[in-house]
Amino acid sequence: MFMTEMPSNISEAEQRFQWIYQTLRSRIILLDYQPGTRLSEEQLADEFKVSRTPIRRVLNRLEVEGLLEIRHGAGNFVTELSMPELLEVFELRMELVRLIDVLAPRAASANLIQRLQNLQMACLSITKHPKPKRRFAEVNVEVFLSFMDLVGNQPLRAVQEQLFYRTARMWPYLLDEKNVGYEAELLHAEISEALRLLANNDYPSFGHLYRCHLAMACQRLATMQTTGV
Amino acid sequence: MFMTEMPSNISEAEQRFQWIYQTLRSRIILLDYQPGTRLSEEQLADEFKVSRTPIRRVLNRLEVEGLLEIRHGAGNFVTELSMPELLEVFELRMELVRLIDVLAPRAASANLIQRLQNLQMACLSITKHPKPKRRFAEVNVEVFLSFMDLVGNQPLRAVQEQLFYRTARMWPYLLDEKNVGYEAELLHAEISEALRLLANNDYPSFGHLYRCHLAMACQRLATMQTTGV
DNA sequence: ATTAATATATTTGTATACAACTTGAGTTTA
DNA sequence: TAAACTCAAGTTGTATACAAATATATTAAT
Repeated sequence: MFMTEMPSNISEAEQRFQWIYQTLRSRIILLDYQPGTRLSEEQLADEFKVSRTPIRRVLNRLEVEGLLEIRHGAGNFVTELSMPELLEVFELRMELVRLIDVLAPRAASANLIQRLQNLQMACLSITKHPKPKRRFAEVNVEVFLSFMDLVGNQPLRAVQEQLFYRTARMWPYLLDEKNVGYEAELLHAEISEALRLLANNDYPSFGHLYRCHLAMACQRLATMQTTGV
Repeated sequence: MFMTEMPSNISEAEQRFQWIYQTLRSRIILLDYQPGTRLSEEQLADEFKVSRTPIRRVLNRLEVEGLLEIRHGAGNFVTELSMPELLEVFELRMELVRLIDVLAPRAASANLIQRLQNLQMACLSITKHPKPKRRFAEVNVEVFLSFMDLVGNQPLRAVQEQLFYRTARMWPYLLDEKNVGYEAELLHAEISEALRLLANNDYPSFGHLYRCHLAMACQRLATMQTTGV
């Protein structure tokens, strides 16, 4: 469930926090919690077998990251997708990908290549999945996180991840059920191209490729907007 | 104390949070709390006349932003300035300023011009201040926040602010007492140049100017490193 | 019937007691 | 003497009762 590797040196409390945090975040960006859903602290406390206190720490973090709106006395609500905000974030992300080859790009490890190849395979079976849209979103997240391996500048990686999680919901939200197959093929092709470019250490072209990917997503947003969401 | 303007529609709890948060943050970046200082939750709770609960929310936020390290059973410690980390952040910031004129730059308002002129005046009296280094850092923060008015892309502004607060401490930390006057004059000159460029809506040059400012800061870091900190 | 006011229930925010953990001084032991 | 152990004091993490705020249902007035 997109669990980021953590140093083994962290406390049990921190592990528990990370577990709950990453679980809730993935539920939000995969639309297990639809926008507008109210997350009850008491229910979550029951589910994770803890008190409200550690739950509230997680919810506060999700609020800072723009995925949750906490309203005193009313509830904790999953934020709606705001078209202007999404476009702003995409605009920024399109500029940031350029920096991958400017700021300390890291060579593609054998591990990364392997992961990307596995994800390519995963692309082919997305349509056969019981929940294709959700599965596509899931693979999309994994692909993004894999690509982040190339970013050597740590603050840049942190920023890109945060921005990504703010837009990740658009895929399962806007994608039409009958287009998932097409999108999956497209993602497969993009990974192919990325693998080719990374084999040549051609980071500028890789940045360009990713930029095109984001531009298309952006365009998709604009057309979806006119058709009404 | 660098209080960002807030919508008037926020709850009393949120106002209290912002007050404590911004107060502690400014104490850290102005070195009222030196790196390594332990912040006792109980003491802070006493000072702000609240219980530990709201204090802990603030401390958690400061930890996420890299200004604090929370250690269970040990204490909450102001983070040390890490040279490699600072350099990474500066590298990134140097690229991000370029985006000011790419992503929806906003025209300089009369208000902004006025603020910058006031800050120029402030530069001239920094050396006469009882704590010149602290005063320089204070003015430097205000200048930065003023410049951020030009950034139309909201996520970009948020990112730049966060990165700024991660590096802001270097000024009062590394600056030599006898160099404050020189630095203040430099800042004064930079504001002059910025005002000139903004009057012509020359955002590319403004970006270049700010980039040079960051590059110099970066260089300063490198030399300080060799002389030992 | 509609609307405004009120009361009640529900939910998040805060205060506080206690648990888990760290630290350092003091003691013991090799 | 030095290293390992023990324990006590102090700090953050958690659970929980209560306060503050909100939403909903009820009632009364028009």
